[in-house]
Amino acid sequence: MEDLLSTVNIKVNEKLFLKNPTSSDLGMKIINIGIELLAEFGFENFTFKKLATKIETTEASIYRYFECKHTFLLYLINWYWGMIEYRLLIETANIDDPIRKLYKSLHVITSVPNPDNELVFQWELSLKSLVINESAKVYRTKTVDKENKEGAYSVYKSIVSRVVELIEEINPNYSYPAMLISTIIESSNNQRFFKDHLPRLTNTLSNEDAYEHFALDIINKTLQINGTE
Amino acid sequence: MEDLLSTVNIKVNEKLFLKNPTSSDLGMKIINIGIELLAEFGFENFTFKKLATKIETTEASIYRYFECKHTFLLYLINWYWGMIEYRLLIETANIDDPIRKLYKSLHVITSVPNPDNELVFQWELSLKSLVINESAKVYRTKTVDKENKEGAYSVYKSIVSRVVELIEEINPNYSYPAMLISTIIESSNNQRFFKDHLPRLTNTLSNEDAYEHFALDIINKTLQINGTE
DNA sequence: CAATAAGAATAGTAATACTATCATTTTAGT
DNA sequence: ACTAAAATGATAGTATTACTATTCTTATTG
Repeated sequence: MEDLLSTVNIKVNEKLFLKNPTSSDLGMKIINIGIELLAEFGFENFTFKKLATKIETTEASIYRYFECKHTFLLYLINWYWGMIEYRLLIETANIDDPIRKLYKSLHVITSVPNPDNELVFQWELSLKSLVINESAKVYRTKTVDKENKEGAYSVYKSIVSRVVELIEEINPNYSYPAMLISTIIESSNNQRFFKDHLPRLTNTLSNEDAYEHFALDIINKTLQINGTE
Repeated sequence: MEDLLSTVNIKVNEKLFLKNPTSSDLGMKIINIGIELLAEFGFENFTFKKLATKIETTEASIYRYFECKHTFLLYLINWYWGMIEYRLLIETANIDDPIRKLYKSLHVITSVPNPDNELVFQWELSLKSLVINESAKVYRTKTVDKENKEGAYSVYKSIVSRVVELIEEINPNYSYPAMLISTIIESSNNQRFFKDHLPRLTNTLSNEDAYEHFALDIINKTLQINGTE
């Protein structure tokens, strides 16, 4: 039970758990198997009861870690964004050219892990599919404002801000950098969902990642970057 | 109880109701008050019990019209898209220039009704806010494929197709027309949500509709339309 | 080795998401 | 105006969900 933790120790907002799940074996099981079950059943059909049965513990024990399944999902998605931010930092650290830095950032943020890559774990695929399928539900609730005040979306906002800064460096005259980048991020999940379930709402290329091409094209043209890459 | 119906008789996929709600007074009450309550409580806190109490009927009676609250929401969102498609038809009927037609279409699809306009009903505002806040939840479920087969998303897809055709007329070389338009539509809801709850993820202009400007700019640049309008 | 924290086992509650039954009222066709 | 059928109301009941509470047992740590 070290897959998740061993990758890197991602810090998640403390308001999102009652007891830190990374601090115990049971906690790690909750996370690891929780990701699987959420991906399998979908958020609305996922219950702590099912999770408890699967990992042979009790509902009560899970409730010691997480308040409810909504904050559990929020925790996982925060963990995901924490990981992305970390990757963003290391993978763009040695790039000076803001344009290349932007391209790399977009790739880190919007690409999907390749299941054929040996270095990609199952949980990474499940977590990504969780983010694609469920993340839009997490912030569209009557509790957003409260959660936002408690910092539940600060990692996401921080990632957006980083890319906004790059955009401002590349084209200081562009008026909607945050809109542009949050559109690209959200749409990445949307379009990948559409591809699997409502294909008429999207376009696909034979073997390439159509979404990344699409996004890059929008970015280049919108920010008037003269198409290198 | 004629606001909704009187505007125009929108046909909604018959799989989305058990008994046509537009066929009776009770049915219309369910829709009208249902929209209000969904907007007020949000989807997860909305129950048929609450709705039944409010309109002084019983849960059982509501269940005669709709299978569950999920299909009820799906019904309302379909009703919304049906209305948009109708407006799209009449408001672009006399426009020949495909570019102007595209602009008009985007406006019809992404704009929000103005509360200060006397011709705008309360239900229109509530319905739009419902679409903004809840519509992403409706198709991101394990039941999408089944619903899609039954035609639950055909109006939405038809609207996208209409605009895709315009784009293909304007720039036949562009590879991602469906992606582009579905991105613009989904992002419209997202960004309007962000504006109210997560403002750091978006940009606002003083008194204009920033989103429409943003979308038009992307469309113009992406499709290489030389900026008139 | 004692204190304490973590987890297991069990039970219980209020709300939700329905289904079923039957009585009553409304409506529509003759 | 009369009758059959449809629509609604009233009431009850069930399985599941989303928790909370209590007590007991097992690990852990200082």
